Amino acid sequence: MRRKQMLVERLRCAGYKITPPRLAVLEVISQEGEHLNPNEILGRAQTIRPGLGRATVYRTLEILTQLGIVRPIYVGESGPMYIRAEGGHHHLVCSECGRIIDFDECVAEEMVHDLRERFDFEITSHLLEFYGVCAACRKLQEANEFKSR
Amino acid sequence: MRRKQMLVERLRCAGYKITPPRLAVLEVISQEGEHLNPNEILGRAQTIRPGLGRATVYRTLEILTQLGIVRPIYVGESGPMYIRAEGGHHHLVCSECGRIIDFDECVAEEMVHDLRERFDFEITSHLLEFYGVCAACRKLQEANEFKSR
DNA sequence: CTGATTGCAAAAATTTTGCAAGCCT
DNA sequence: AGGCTTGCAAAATTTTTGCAATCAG
Repeated sequence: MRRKQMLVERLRCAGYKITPPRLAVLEVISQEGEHLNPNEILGRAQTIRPGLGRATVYRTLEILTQLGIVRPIYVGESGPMYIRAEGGHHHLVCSECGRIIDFDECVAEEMVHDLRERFDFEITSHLLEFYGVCAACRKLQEANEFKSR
Repeated sequence: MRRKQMLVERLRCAGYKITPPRLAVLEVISQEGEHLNPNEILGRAQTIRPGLGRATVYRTLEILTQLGIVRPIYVGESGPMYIRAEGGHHHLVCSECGRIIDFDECVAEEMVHDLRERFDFEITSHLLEFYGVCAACRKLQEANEFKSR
């Protein structure tokens, strides 16, 4: 995949060695549209490279985060999930059931230039999350209110 | 503080009992403009209510997250930090040094109505984070590049 | 009163670290 | 060859859970 090759380059340029364990993690990261936690990343990367150690995944994720390639987010209850940092991520998160809906349109881009001016900040990506209650959970809530009367 | 009273009400309305431990946590949450991790919340809440247990903080944070009062975010390396969920949060996060800059203006509000229409999602708050490199870290990077030539 | 809540201690889960062996470059 | 990387196992941290005692309503 082209995307993976670009990531490999970024690692290499930053002075890191390109090793099979790192390639396995990169493969997983670059393939997934989903959000994965470290444990899931380990599992999937192990199908590519059996014997891959958990510590290596953490160490690689740290590097990738440092380089701005991935980024941990919190969503719902569970622990951290890693997403590709490039570009933007846009989620609707239901605070009741934890469901995540992705959407594309985003007005954040408009702000990048202004923020760069004001704060002298070189922006490479963004995350926009809306929190609220999804339709299904609202129905449940209404049902419960009704019941409790 | 007025803010705290509102939170107390929301807890009460949701059917939770108002107890000293919960009040202590609410006090900390409502006072802080900062982002706090569970451990810091415990520490501060214990100055209000010595003997407060760590588990209670976690349990309370879970409730508050559920109610959409606070929300965990990941920023920089460390673990989760809790912020008030109400309204919006807007951060610039430096991926090099982890520095966080808050800013106010936000175009996200414009999207709320549209998203509600499209996904039937009742939006209560949002988080907008821009990731990049701050001025100081860029200077450092340039210096290092220069050195390595 | 009565069930929700608490603190504690133990258990789980998650993350980090030390280190000898192995692998990129 | 030399130093960065790795996997492992142990350590450290963070979070969850079981339970008897306590407390809010």
